[in-house]
Amino acid sequence: MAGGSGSPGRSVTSRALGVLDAFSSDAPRLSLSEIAERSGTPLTTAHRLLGELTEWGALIRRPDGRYEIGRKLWDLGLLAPVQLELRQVAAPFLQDLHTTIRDTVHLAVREGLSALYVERISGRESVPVVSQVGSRLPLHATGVGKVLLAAAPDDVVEKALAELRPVTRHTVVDRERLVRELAEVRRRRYARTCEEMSPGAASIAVPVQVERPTGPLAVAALGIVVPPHRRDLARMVPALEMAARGIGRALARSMQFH
Amino acid sequence: MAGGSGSPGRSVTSRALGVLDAFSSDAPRLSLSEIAERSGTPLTTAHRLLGELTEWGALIRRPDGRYEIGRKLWDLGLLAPVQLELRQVAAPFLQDLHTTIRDTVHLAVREGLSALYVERISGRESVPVVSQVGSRLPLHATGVGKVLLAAAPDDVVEKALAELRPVTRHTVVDRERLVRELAEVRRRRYARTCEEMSPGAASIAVPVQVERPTGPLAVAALGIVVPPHRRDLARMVPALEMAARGIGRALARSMQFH
DNA sequence: GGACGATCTTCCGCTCAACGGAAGGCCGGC
DNA sequence: GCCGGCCTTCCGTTGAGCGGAAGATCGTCC
Repeated sequence: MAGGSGSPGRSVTSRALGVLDAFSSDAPRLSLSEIAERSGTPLTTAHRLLGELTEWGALIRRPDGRYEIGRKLWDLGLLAPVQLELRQVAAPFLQDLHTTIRDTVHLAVREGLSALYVERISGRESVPVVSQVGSRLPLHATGVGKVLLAAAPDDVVEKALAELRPVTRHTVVDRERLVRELAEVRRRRYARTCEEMSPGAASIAVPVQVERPTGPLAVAALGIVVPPHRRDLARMVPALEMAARGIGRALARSMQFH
Repeated sequence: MAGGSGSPGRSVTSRALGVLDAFSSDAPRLSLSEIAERSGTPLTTAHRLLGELTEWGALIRRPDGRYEIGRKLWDLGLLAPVQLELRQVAAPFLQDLHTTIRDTVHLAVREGLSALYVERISGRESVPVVSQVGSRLPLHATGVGKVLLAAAPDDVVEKALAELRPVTRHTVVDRERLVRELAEVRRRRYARTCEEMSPGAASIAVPVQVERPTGPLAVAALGIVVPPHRRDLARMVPALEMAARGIGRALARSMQFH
């Protein structure tokens, strides 16, 4: 018989969410059937939901046959206080740093076992950079990730060490080696990688710390990506540290008021 | 009597949307009853919807008593192709321009009768700037707005002239004067304002054009905000024009491939 | 040209999940 | 203690969402 029982188990909201979830940076534009398949929603249902989402307020757009994320979601996303304060406070410092060194600069925070990139300024295109604002990478795979991991609580480090999946052929997957690297990051107060994420790109990263009664707390990591043949990589560390200190101080100041 | 018939007239999706819509940049953090009131949803219903939105995938967060836009909406928003190409293509040019002039740089497109700011780099804090990425301002109230209006089709100009609401005490509301200003913008190929939006801020703006078989098409406006006492304002126009031309060419190139 | 396949859209009867008023906590102020 | 906001839980009613089937549309291949 045709006809349905209502949704079997999931609320309407959650299916609409499932439909939205079908979109990802790999697939920002999808056809109806792709969405239905990716979200596990029956085709008819997906069709109706997308219709509502489109009609009812530009959450979803459909300029041609395919569907894409609409303007309203962009608006709403900008309201998200995801590190809103950090981003606002850090922006001018990232600017200055970029002006000085002219390479890609980015800022990341730890979210679980990932580094979440919250801000970024692109440099000359010659250096290939994979991270984008909003993207996540495992903590053990990048410079900023290692800085964040080195500063993370022990249980996070343990969990991270437990699952060292390679992201590229050059990702560090040897536990002993990573432990040694983390110790060195803590000692030198900066991390350095060479072509681990993408060939032709080296990086250095430093922690952004806020002073707390219990000691300094690393709230983010600031990194730059440069061509690996640069000889003066180490010379950039002071500039990075200066910017990081600036952000840390500005953050502490702005947190007093809230 | 107790009990309800289902939702009277609006689909579930649309009420969930209404709830999301309650959030705005004026009020990014709201309590349950505020949301219920703003969205016109019965309190109980709002409560349930927010619960689902929160539980079912971090669309909404609730760190303390109040609700706020969650991380997932931020993620999704970043996928929105709202001028995605324009933003990506323009970013390095805005960078270079900012490095040269060191003041606030921003990029806006026309959306209906508003200028929508899609990208921005802040300059020295001394100059007060109201626009943010994602915000909208009437076309007649700002430099980039006037550039966009000067390049808009006649029917848009007419509609804009029909409702000249003042945004600040210094907004141009005289129709004749605005018409004259627009003519001058077209002739000089740049717009200039002085303390119209906020005291202590002047601006200049130029169109970003793409060559089309039918002639040049203005797709965006590029503007800077500087202190009004600067004497060398006009000298910056060439730099702005150069950046705008660069963006236009890069856009045309990238559009060939799509 | 005509048949086929893939994809999108409309239709419609059957349920059950959403609805929201009422009532029950919770807290802080007077 | 009592009152007034604000939030949360409860529950009977019912219409809104559900999704299979069938129709429409379009491009492709023989």
